[in-house]
Amino acid sequence: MKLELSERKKQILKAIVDDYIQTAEPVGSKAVTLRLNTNISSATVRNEMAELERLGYLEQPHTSAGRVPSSLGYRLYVDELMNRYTLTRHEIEDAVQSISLRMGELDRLITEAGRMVSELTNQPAIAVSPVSEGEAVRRFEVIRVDESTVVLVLVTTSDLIKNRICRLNFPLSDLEVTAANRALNAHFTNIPIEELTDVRIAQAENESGMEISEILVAAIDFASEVLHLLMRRDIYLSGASRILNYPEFHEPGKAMALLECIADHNTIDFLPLPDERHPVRIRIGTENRIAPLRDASIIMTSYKTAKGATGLLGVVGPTRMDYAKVSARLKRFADELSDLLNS
Amino acid sequence: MKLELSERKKQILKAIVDDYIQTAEPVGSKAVTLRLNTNISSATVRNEMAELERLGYLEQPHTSAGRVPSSLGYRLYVDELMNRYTLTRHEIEDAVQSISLRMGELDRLITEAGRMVSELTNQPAIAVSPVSEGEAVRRFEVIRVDESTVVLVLVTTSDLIKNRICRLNFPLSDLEVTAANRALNAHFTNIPIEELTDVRIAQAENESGMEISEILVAAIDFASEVLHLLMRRDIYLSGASRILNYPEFHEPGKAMALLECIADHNTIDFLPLPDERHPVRIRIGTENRIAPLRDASIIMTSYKTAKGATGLLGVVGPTRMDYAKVSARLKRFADELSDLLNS
DNA sequence: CTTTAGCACTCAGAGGATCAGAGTGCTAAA
DNA sequence: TTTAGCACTCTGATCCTCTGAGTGCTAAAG
Repeated sequence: MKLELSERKKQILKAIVDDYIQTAEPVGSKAVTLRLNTNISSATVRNEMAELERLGYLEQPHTSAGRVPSSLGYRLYVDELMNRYTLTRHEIEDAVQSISLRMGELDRLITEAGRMVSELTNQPAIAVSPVSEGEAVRRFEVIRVDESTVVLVLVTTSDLIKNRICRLNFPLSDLEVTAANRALNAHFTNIPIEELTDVRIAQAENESGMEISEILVAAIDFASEVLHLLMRRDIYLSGASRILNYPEFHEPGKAMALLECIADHNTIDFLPLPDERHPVRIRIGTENRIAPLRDASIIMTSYKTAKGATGLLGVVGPTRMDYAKVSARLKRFADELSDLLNS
Repeated sequence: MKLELSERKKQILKAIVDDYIQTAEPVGSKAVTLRLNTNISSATVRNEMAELERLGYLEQPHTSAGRVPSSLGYRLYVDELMNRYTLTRHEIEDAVQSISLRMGELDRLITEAGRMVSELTNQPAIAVSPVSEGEAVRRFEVIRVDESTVVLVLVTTSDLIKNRICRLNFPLSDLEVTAANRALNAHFTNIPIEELTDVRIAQAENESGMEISEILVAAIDFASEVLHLLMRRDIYLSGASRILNYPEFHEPGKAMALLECIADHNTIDFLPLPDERHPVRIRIGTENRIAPLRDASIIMTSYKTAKGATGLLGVVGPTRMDYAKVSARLKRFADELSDLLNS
């Protein structure tokens, strides 16, 4: 059904997208002939452009304005036409350098990575914390800070560390803390979240004595909450205000709508998720189901932590985005991050 | 030198500010007479307004436009004139309710509080983590997660919990971990940051054996880094995009400039810091030293944690801000937060 | 059949010109 | 001291015009 476009049409489309990305103004036939410095005349280009519009790759804001790429046009562009952007030597290095200082704090690193991607691409960035399948608690620790307050620390299988202060209704001895520690690590480590049941708790209580049951229950509650939270995969948005760099979002409500829409969604369902076959996923304009994202594009990619968990990094920007540059930088940053985390 | 304004002038000024806050349009003499429903004529008001302008409380965008309050005008307004805003029953409660769920995680709570203030006031919010004077480490904990990696956890005197993963160059036995734990807690707790010196480290090594020195050094380094970081008092900005609600920031560069300016400053020096005598500090327009803040106002207040540390919460907004409502809500939220943290 | 030159046509946006209305300051009377 | 009245100022809205970029179509050229 769908005919392959002629090579010339593709070149013209490419020229239009390239030009539009640069100028943010509708592109006319003249501009195209200049950009393609082949000896083709503007009239010919006009004919081709009319054709491209009929096929849905271009749109015309009004008669006698130039053409603007449609989502379909961008799609063809990113899939087939765009130049590979070659990174200059130090473009990413500095960022990765500085993030390596953060290595010890995986949680912090997530948001920090977002910040850097935002800076690197000059667009708002999206970061999603790394999670592996079947996340579990690897290690519990109960730390007594004073008479009747303890800190619960748990380390998950993907090296995320979470903690919480618990104030108890009664004082606790060092011995009891040790007992709680032992019980927790004996019975509740490396168990997937679904299996943290009451049965197990009862069993642990039997073995370790009832006194510590309050801590146990608190710890298990906490653990299951944390694990659930991890499963939910919070979305962090960094550098939101950079969206204002782009004239297409200068209209009052527009930027707000976009940003709120991303901040409010607390599932990752609306993001284009990368997989093995598509390490960088791009969702363009109207390809987004959610209304306020209709004139924005999202690029997402992933990185892996030492434990094999997969984190997501991406950017949001105007549909007219420098896909080549942005996706190259994003991908490279994510790759460097993976390397760093796995070395 | 500075003459006290007549009561009538004050009422007129108040009417102008009230009106301008609502409408964002320069206020004319007519509007003032309507607002003050006393039987004063617009001509009289005009005379008074001319006077107020001469005294620096009002400004005129151009002849034959109404007047707009100057920073000085707002200053008088917030110091003397504005109505106390009375909070309705449930305005704050819901927010506090939901934040109480977060109680266990002080770090998280900080940014969460910022989010809520932003929502409550519909303006960008500033949150600064609580710090008490002479912050120190109250408790260390070394958690072994596998052969040669440990997690260092430290609890500071103001209940902040920080952690970091350390990968060592050699395997570590449980015994050594216990020894490190003991040594850290014996020698390095409750010691103000400045005194975490090499001497102490050497001393601890002597007593505990050299094998664990690597952990000790890492822990101490980490501790001093964390304490320094705490001292630096990071500034968290939430709900940045809400600034776009205000037409005065619709001009392209303006919102960006403001937000960047706040995000970039990593000291709290530029914020109006509350103290005992001024629990809510307001800095208005040109009172801000920093250029991009010149047509914005900042309101800051503080809350106290259970450990007596002081956290900051505040908002940024247009100079034309509903000072009464915003500061009431902010203050109330901070107070509720204090109560919650201290109960 | 494809390309191109030429031309008439369209339309948005820039640049005036006009005008109403809001608001002022001043003067003179109350 | 207050106020009514009035002349004056200035912005912002509205309307018009006009330019120029860009188009589609036609007919000739390749």
